Amino acid sequence: MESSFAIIAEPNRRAILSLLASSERSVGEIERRLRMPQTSASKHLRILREAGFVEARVEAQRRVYRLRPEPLMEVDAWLAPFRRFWTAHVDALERHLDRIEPKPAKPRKGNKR
Amino acid sequence: MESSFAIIAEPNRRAILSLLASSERSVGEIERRLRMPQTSASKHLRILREAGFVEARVEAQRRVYRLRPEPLMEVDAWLAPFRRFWTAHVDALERHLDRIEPKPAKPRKGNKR
DNA sequence: CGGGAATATGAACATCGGGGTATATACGCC
DNA sequence: GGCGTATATACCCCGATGTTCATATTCCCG
Repeated sequence: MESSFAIIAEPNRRAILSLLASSERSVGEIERRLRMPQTSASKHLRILREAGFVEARVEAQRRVYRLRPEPLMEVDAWLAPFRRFWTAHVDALERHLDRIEPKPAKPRKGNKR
Repeated sequence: MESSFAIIAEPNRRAILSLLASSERSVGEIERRLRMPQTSASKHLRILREAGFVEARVEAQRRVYRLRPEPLMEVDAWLAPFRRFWTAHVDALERHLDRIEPKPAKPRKGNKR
């Protein structure tokens, strides 16, 4: 409930966010597009709203939800230190592979033995 | 424990990852630096390992853990569509502030209009 | 004015994951 | 071989959270 990370741990909530990334939507639209029961959509939206991921505009009986960037920016910021790490990794791996066998090979993953 | 998002929802696990971002560590080091019970550290490391966030090198009785980039890259990739969203927001905010209090212009890349 | 759509909330229930304790396994050293 | 250190695992408990069902609220419209 606290951290932004916990919020986006829930798959349905990520789906809602991704949907809202393209454009704002009413609750009904969200239910239909994501094939999610109304009550479930409402609850997830509540959680997203209270965590600052979305905000609602009232439009007659509908609530139109739209994205708010701050919490995801926070996640992005946490990721920053790691980015440096993995770009270095990819570079090193590429150099390594080039040295071993100069062919356009694709990287293998965890190969333990 | 399916998704990478669920894995990093846990604060202790994020702490471990952040610690490993600076350099690899043995379990004992992790326990001490994070003031976390040994059994807890081991469990979280197991989860991180099985989810591909870390890998362990055996060194006598110690296991030295180091970061693996892939799962965090996946999170980063999920964030990508949203980034466009909030940079637009920041730009709007900047324009707004510029209007209120015009500051000496700073070099921007894409000069619009 | 009354009915029905759109959305929110509450209660009951099941599940899951983390913390703690106890214990097992592996290794190095004397 | 026996001990101490380092790490992993099994088990239990408990609280948090998601799902569903039932109901409340708000608003449009005929």
